Amino acid sequence: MTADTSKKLKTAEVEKISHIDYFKIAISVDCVIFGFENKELRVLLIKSDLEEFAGRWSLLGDLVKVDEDLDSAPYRVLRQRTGLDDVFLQQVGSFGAINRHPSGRVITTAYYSLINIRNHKLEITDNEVHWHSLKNLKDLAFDHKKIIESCLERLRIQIMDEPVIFNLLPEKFSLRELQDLYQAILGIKLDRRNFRKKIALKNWLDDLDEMEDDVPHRPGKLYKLKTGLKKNKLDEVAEKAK
Amino acid sequence: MTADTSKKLKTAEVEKISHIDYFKIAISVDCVIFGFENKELRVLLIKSDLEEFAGRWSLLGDLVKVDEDLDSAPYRVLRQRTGLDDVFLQQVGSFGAINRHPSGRVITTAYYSLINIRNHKLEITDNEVHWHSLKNLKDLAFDHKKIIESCLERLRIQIMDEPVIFNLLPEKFSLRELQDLYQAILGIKLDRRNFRKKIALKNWLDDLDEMEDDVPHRPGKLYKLKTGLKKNKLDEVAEKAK
DNA sequence: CAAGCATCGTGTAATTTGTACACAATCCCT
DNA sequence: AGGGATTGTGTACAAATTACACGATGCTTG
Repeated sequence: MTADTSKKLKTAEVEKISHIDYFKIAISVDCVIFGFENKELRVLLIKSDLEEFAGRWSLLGDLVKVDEDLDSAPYRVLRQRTGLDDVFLQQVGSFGAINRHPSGRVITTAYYSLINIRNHKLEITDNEVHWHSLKNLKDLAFDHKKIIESCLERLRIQIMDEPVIFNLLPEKFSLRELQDLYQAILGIKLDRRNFRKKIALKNWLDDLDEMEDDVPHRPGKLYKLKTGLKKNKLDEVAEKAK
Repeated sequence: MTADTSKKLKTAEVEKISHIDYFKIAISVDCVIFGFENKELRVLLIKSDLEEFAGRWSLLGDLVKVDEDLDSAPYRVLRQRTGLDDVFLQQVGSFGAINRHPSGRVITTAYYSLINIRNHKLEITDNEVHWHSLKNLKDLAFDHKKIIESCLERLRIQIMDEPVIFNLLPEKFSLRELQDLYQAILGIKLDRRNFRKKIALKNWLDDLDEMEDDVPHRPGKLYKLKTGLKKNKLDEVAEKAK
């Protein structure tokens, strides 16, 4: 048997459940939006306006609409709340402990996203929003700390094989910036020579024959992501559509 | 802002939505239960009893109850439908295309599970159930083919680092059986000597100093999973609880 | 304008890991 | 007794990972 509403009416053990009980659970999406600034990984948080969570920070999220795909909902949330479009978004997992939401039963599906803090200026529509360092995440609303940790774990895995990390960098970047970013995400130091060798091996980058010009030390060469490499899901979808 | 019901009432763009609209989406779980028999990976399917899917196979699933954790629901489903308890269950992802369910809006969260077909005799409560080979999965109900593929993909990754695969084998097994199982899951042939070397390196197994006695050829040594290694999530949870 | 600072750019040797590959021994079956 | 299927075992080569140092460059400061 599969999960469905009509079948439900027939099974013995649930016969006393009335139709309205199928719809006592609301479903939402939450977006874990990572950014990178000042050699630190950040996450975009918003002040919760639930009384239960007064003054505490939470993820951007919303209920899923009845006429939108689950995987479309986080794109809408991001567009509505920040003006961002054309971003990388990846489903990470669903969180549905009974009491995770203080004012009702809400199951949420978490997505993570990577955006370049400088390039995308956020058009915040309401509430107080803040790029929060990942180091001191205290007192988040709901189970949002756990959700962020799950997303970070996924991110760490994903940056090893897929060129998603470039969503966090400007078009042109130096290898130092790239290494700083890897280090911020992984939380460890990397050997510079080995790092450069590994990146070279992946063949993701084009050498731009340009130099940094805004650093207080010897400038490094600038690179960009090879054209044709999909750095986000939209590109992938577009490719499949061909 | 976060996903919640009370906030929803305040935002401009959704002001015309009445309270009942929050609960127009039902949420289910579906279990992809893998087994291993005859050198083939199998998945447990049940005849759908939706008219729309007459005669087609589907996963075991059910709606999530309002008073149960999302991650508990698949354990309940498995217990109720097959009598199975104490199994490995892992959340893989959520599927929520608008029209995935013909008789209503249902978002489902998929879990995969690994069980030993011989050890666990299923106590099927209703409907027709079948261990289906993964090779000819045609005409499944809903988006269940896609769900199974996602779960298989996850399984393939997970067996490389974690000793979950032993859920599919009897207590005592030979290296040949183990290799056959890896091959069935990965869909490729492995070199015997290299395979044995790799397994030895993982240090998962205890040599039992016993031999197979039911094979029509030279018998191999029997091994078992080292005691103390967690082959399923229950063990992990138990460990954390300490 | 010299000294100091931070970073750039680069290669090699040692170790570990992955891959390809063959043969004699054992047990069952007939 | 012979054929069939499988066991158990090691080595050589290739590839990937790790550890590690020095001279050059551009900016800053005093």
